[in-house]
Amino acid sequence: MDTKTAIIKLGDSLIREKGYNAFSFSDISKKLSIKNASVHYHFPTKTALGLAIIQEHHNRLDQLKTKMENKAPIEKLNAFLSIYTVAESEHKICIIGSLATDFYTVETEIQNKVKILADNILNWVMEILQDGKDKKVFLFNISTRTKALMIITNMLAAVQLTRLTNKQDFKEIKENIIHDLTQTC
Amino acid sequence: MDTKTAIIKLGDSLIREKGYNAFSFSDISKKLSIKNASVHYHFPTKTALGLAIIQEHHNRLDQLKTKMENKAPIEKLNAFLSIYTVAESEHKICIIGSLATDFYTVETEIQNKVKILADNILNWVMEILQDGKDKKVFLFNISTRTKALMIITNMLAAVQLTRLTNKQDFKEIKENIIHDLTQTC
DNA sequence: AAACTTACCTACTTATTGGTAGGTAAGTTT
DNA sequence: AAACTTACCTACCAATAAGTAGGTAAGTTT
Repeated sequence: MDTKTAIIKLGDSLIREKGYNAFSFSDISKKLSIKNASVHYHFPTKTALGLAIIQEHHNRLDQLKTKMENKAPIEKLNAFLSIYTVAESEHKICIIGSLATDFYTVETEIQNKVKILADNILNWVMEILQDGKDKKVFLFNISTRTKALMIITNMLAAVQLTRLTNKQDFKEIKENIIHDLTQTC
Repeated sequence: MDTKTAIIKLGDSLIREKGYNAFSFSDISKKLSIKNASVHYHFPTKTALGLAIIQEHHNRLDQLKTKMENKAPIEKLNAFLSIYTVAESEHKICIIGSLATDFYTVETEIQNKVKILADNILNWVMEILQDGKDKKVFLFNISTRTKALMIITNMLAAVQLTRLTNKQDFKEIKENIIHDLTQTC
């Protein structure tokens, strides 16, 4: 892995573990055994690094969407929920949740890019839910947008909350989301 | 309002607006037109201030619980949900969500105290839900703890997410929580 | 009246932050 | 061979962070 990629990966870890304002160029340079100025060579400003990290999430989302393209709605949903399962197992939170908390402290460029990412995620979940509803595998009688938001908020906050409560809670929440969607009322 | 109370109030605002690591003693002293050292007089360390802010939330929760003691479950639930409605209207997030994001950057004392606060909130919501279920005004067939967690995660993340999407979303989520609990299936 | 407390102050320290100027060694292109 | 690019480096800077030492003016207690 080249240095630039390593910086993005580490920066992403740090943002999702400690938050945008708690990580520094120094954290990165120390961990990668390079100098502070070398990080600045790849990313002139912290904002530039932040933007690259969000871009990486855009790319990963696109890859996952493509990979799951021809799968059943339930499998797509599981793929989406797995993002959070992995995060939770690494004691990390979702990039959206992390940057939403720090939203008013980051530059407008980052605000805009994270808004677009949130929108992309929401749209994907809405597509999955609508497809599942059309195919009679998902059951819900509220708007697709609100249902998608309910699921996203459950997951987004679950990874945050389970830092404070216990690990089992996350699993229960996740299982209930699937059960709630697939039950025959 | 005395200075000490003003510092706690302002500190709480800052944590919930910008996050724990993005607010400084300087933010507080400037806004209150006192000197940095005067903030340190009331709160020797940032941790001490953080603890006082969490304590304030413990107190407010106790007050609200007492105030709603003899009310109907639906009214109690509305009182709980209103905490987030107020937060959302002020562009602030929940203290639990804010400190969960910054969890691994704060001292153990703060971690422990915020854990207890989260537990108190969860217990109250569980009490409300169980009472409502017993009185046949709420309907749900999963464990009370999981149901409480689903509602809390919806609200906790809704105030974060609506910073990125639009205001209407919060209202829809909130209304659906009530509808979902009170519908006759 | 003397001693003490409260609620501030000035002036400082040490550490860290994001960021820059300018250099270098190795490889690539022309 | 000369020019340029890449990927680092040393050495610095100004700003800000949390925190401290010691002083003062006003009020309270003994």
